[in-house]
Parts: sequence; structure tokens; C-alpha cells
Amino acid sequence: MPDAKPDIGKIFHALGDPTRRAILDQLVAGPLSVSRVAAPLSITLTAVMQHLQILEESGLVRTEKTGRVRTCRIEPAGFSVLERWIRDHRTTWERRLDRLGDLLEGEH
Amino acid sequence: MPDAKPDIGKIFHALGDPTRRAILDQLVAGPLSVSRVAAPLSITLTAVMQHLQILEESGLVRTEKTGRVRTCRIEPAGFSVLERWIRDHRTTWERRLDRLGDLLEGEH
DNA sequence: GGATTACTGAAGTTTTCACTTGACTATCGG
DNA sequence: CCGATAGTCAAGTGAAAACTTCAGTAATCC
Repeated sequence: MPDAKPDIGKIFHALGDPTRRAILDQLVAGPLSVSRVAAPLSITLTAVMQHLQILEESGLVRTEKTGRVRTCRIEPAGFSVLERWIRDHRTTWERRLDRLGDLLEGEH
Repeated sequence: MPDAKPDIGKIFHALGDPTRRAILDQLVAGPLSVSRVAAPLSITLTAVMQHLQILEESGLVRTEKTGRVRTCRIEPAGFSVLERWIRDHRTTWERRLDRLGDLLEGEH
């Protein structure tokens, strides 16, 4: 099972860590092998793999192994989930703020 | 100091916890006192306060005490920071995907 | 003013997280 | 085939996170 169901909690948790955000920033420039992802980070390869696993489980990254090298790339679908969550929540409270606005306007 | 500087790491961390997302969902319907926020959650008032503090430090929520009751409300500015982060990152990798598309097109 | 309400503060506990070490497996190059 | 390369597995460590309990304090109610 390559990636899991889109769970907004996992996505936020994944993005909560600065190292994982740094990994994403690297991958934005194009797919990379695990060692290449690890190179600029001052932590062990193992730690990087653990981060990649969390990113993959969140649906933000997809990885694929060919031969002995595992290639990691951004999974845009994961970000769509995130975007949708924010859009939904924002419109909800904007509606609420609008109602509040109407209320205040009716007051004077 | 009511709220801190917008730190995307703090925001993601705050949103990573299901209880805190539940609190936000409540506040979307309008401002509430701490006890009212705590009522539907099966944890202690103290725990709720700790969550509220994290939410406030992330800039997603603003609280204000009048008399003996502290009122909590959503802080839309916090969400703007989040929105901007996503938009920025999304456009970055969309540009990358476009370049990739051009590349493939030029190949055959 | 005494009880109640609404929160606050300071511990202490348990779980989860980020990270390491060290041993191990599976390719690839010569 | 042999050695280097690329990644994987299984524990273990230390610190941070999410809770709890319990003892305050400060407003409000009667």
C-alpha cells in the first residue's frame, strides 16, 4: 500500500516539522533519491527515511524503488486535500463574520 | 503579549492535534468562554486551557478576559498566513510541473 | 460575607517524537 | 565474485507533548 487515505491530521502533523518542510522544499525542485534528500540535512539517513515515511503516509510525497535507489517526489493530490480543508473552513467563518457584519450594520 | 509572530511551524503543529481542530470548529460558530469550549470535550478544563494557549501562540485564536470569563474567538489573520504558505508552495511546484510538461513535449 | 463560578499555576505521569547506533540486505560496477 | 553503494530493520535514548490532579485566586451571586 503506497499511500494512505487523505487524513488532514496526518498532513498537518507531517508539515509541523521543519525538517520535513525542508525535504518538501527540496522535492519541489524535482524528484530525488533518499541519499540526495539526506545530503544537505545534518541528520542520519535513517532519520531521513523516517521523515519520508511520515510524508508518504500523509499523502504529501510518493516514493518508488527501482533497483537499489528509491526516488521521492511530491504528490500534488496531498496538497489539494490541505487546500480544500482550508478553503472549506475559511468560507465557513467568513459566512459567520458576514452575519456578524450584517448584525452590526442593523444596529445603528 | 497576546499573540506571537506568524510562525508556520507553530500553525501546523497547532492544527496537527484533533482536539485543537475540534476547538476551532466550535469557535467557527462564534466566540465562546473557556468552559463552554471545554464542555463537549472529554478532557479537563486545564487541558483545554493548554490547547487554547497553543492555539493562541500560533495566531489562530485570540482570547480576552473580561471579569472572570475568558472569551475565545478565531483570529482570521492566522489562517491567512496558512493560506499564503500553501498558495506560495503550490505555485512553486506547479511551475516545476509545467517545466516538466514542456520538457516531455519537446522530447518526441 | 460566604458560597459558587470560572479560570490559573505548579507539579507529576504517560505517550509520542525525533533521532541514533549498529547490524543487515540487495544492487551495481569492475 | 568482491567491494562499494543505497537503503532497511530493530532497538534504544532523551526530550517534548498531552494529560492529570490538586491547590490556589478573583469575580459574581444571594
